[in-house]
Amino acid sequence: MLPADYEHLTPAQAIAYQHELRKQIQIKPLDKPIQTIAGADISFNKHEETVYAGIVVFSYPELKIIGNATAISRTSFPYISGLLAFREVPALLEAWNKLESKPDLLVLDGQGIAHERRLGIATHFGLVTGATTLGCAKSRLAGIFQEPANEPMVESPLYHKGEQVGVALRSKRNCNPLFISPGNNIDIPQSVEVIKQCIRGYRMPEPTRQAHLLVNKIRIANGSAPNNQHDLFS
DNA sequence: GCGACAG
DNA sequence: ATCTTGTCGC
Repeated sequence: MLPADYEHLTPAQAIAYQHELRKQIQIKPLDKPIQTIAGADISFNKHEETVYAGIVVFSYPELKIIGNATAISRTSFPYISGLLAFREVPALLEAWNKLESKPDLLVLDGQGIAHERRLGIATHFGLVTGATTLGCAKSRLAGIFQEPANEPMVESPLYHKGEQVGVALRSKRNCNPLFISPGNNIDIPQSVEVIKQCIRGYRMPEPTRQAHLLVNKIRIANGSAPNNQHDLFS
């Protein structure tokens, strides 16, 4: 099944595909140290099928931006809780294929295995590309957890069906926690360690934060003009 | 049956 | 996710 064909799937078929992909998930320590990390995100105008995807690559752990790629695509697959990947992965894949060199680790805006079928967008993207991925969501989808104390970098395990699937991390005081979970080819401890290393004064880690800023820029830039995929830097 | 529900 | 100004709290 190719991501380009997701739009033809019914919700029931999408769920069946998730059960299929689940068999390939690999939660394990990283094979090699991280030297480059990237963040990916999507932006779009409500009620419109055009989606703006972007990926920003950084050196690690310095976190200096060393590249990016964007793609303006379309989706007809609606947002359905639990099936987010079928709506956003196709466009993200287009941006991913444009990257000069792939990062050692990709952070996606959403869940990894902290999903009812262990197939959050980060895990899904990792299995489709073979990349090492991690999910960093702004809110909980599945699982139970205790509220982390109101102190920076305090974490609390996130459990689903008696199994730990990630952690709730308070990245900043007085801010709601982030929900971190492995996507594929990485484990929970390393996923949390990397995200902590990417927090630079904001609630969101730099990879995802910068990707979010980038996709919003290209969306606004294309709001009035048709094809202007250039000059979206400064 | 009721409430929850990534972006 | 996006639409939007001011405003409460640290």
